[in-house]
Amino acid sequence: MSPAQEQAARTLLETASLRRTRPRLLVLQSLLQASYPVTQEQIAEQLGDKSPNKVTIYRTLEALCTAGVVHKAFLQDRTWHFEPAHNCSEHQCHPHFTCIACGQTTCLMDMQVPAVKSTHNGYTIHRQRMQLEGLCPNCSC
Amino acid sequence: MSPAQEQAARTLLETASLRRTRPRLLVLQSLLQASYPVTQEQIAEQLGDKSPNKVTIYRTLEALCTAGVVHKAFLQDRTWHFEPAHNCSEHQCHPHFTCIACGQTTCLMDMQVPAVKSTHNGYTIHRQRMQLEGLCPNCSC
DNA sequence: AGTCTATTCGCAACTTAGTTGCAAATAAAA
DNA sequence: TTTTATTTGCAACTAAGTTGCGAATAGACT
Repeated sequence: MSPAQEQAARTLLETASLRRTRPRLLVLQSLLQASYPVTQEQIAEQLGDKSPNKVTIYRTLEALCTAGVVHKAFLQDRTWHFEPAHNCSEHQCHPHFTCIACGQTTCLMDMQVPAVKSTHNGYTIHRQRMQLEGLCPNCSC
Repeated sequence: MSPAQEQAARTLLETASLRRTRPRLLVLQSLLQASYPVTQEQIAEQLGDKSPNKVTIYRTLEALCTAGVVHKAFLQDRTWHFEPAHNCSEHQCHPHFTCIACGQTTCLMDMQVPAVKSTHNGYTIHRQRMQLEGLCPNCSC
């Protein structure tokens, strides 16, 4: 956890109007250094001995989601995956790619997805998300 | 359950190379007459007294998914939602719309979603899904 | 129709992600 | 430093989905 990341974590807590506590800083730093959406269990594992209680992690994630600083990326295999709300606009989250060979899910931050129209048959569309499936670079060979 | 739907259910079982059993016909008919992705619990409720055992429903759904006749639409609130694989092409599933007011999810069968390119930075993309969020016609007023 | 066998079904018991209640700890305001 | 609302951790709980296994049955073969 670099000083820069610690600073980023502090800023995010301030944005979310949440008290600066050790567990929250740890959870945020763990989220920030992950390159794909992670579960509570992965966060706990990554933090090792320093990890807060499981319940605290869940509650922290929930609070960060409510504040809009973190996203529930999706629920896969009965488990929520979380990620910082980086690279998500108000109307669109970045696309997620899941490899059908190795199962790994990645965020395709740099992929442009065309926006759908904002209304359709009486439905008012606020946000869109795209999920992609296929082979990742490793498994394509 | 109309005779037409029963016939459709039989055809789907044949496609899936699965034995024609009472529980499977019931589950399929229930799926076919739903207008949105449904859970095991909703299927059981809809079938009432005639409903097969919970485990049988799960196993039937799993088998139908493996055969490609049914899709797991998504996992929401720790619960899988299933739907017939109607209106899904090989490369793209129809979009799902979830209302942020009433929580109801609907399939937008008639909505055109542009296909993304089939490769991106080494990723080979086989299938895409779109999830939409906003207000449904009822809640828009 | 009757027999046989692999498949499917239903029950009960289990697993585990996520939640709740509550007393102890603590951030930060006074 | 004191105070107080907020946050934390523990233990116990909830419920979706799974597993093992004996009983039932679809469909093939007389």
